[in-house]
Amino acid sequence: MEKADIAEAGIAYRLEDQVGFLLRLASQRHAAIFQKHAVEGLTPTQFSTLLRISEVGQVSQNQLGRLAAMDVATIKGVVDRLKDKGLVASKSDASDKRRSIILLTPAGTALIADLKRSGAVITHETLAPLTRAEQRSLVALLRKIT
Amino acid sequence: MEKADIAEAGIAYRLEDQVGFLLRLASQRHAAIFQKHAVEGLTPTQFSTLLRISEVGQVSQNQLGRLAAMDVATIKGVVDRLKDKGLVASKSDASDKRRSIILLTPAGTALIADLKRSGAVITHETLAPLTRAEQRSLVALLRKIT
DNA sequence: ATGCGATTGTTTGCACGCAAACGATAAGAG
DNA sequence: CTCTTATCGTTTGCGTGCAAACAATCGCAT
Repeated sequence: MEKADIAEAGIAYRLEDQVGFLLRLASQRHAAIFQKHAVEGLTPTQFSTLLRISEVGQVSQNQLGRLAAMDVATIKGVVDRLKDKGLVASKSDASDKRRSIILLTPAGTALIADLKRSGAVITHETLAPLTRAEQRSLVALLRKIT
Repeated sequence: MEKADIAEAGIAYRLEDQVGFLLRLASQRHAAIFQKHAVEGLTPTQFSTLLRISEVGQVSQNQLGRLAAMDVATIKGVVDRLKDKGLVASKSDASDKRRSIILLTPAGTALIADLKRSGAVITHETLAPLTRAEQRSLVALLRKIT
């Protein structure tokens, strides 16, 4: 009978219970916190991109996009804006004319330590409503659905 | 000594451990799943907007934006596109000339049941890597950081 | 050697998402 | 009644985010 009720009255579907909606809300809050603490006015994607380059030293643009979880079209725009800010540079790969190698400029390199510091603050503030155990749990769960 | 090591070697900061990065990844996967099951090519925001209207019947555009967690500029675009698709309509509020009231068209109303069904499928598939308990846990944690 | 499929990067088009500035209207204080 | 403040909707500008189509180059199989 309950099943029939649900079918007739319409499925009990509450937006605020759906992961997709909650993910959007959580991302919004995180973005706001990020912006508050952002170094040099960097966006979250620009931030991730810089960190990835610093991890690997040199990368082709497409490979960088994969490392930072960005579309080819998206990573291009991000890299272009980082170039405009003078934080990254590119050179052509001698052994593969298709590739353009992306690397940090001295200014970009000088920023990395700061970025990590503010990144830690941002993560901390985003997770502030949770206990330590909950924080670990959330991270683990998010990782699982990725 | 460990603290000093960390300070000297640079803070141990792994992108894949940061909530912000994980939220982006999870959102990406959810978006892909959403698109696969999307009714009428609706986007997640359009979907949420339609559901909110169906919950309240009639709303001013700004109020609708608040209900669906969207910026004034964003909700305008979403509503415009839903109008183009013939799913919502607007009329002016007699008692307040600033307001424009948004409501579902018959076509929009006819879609709601379908939307809820596919919404349930999308949520289910997004959470598939988790056990029931983990799913409840994730939703609860996301709600807390919102 | 060539020729075909895969990869690299670019461009276009559409859809959020937010800040900031704007004109119109409403509502409350004096 | 009028002045100030708040709210409503619009527009612009910038930054993701993804699909699709494209030219250039690579690399491998034949």
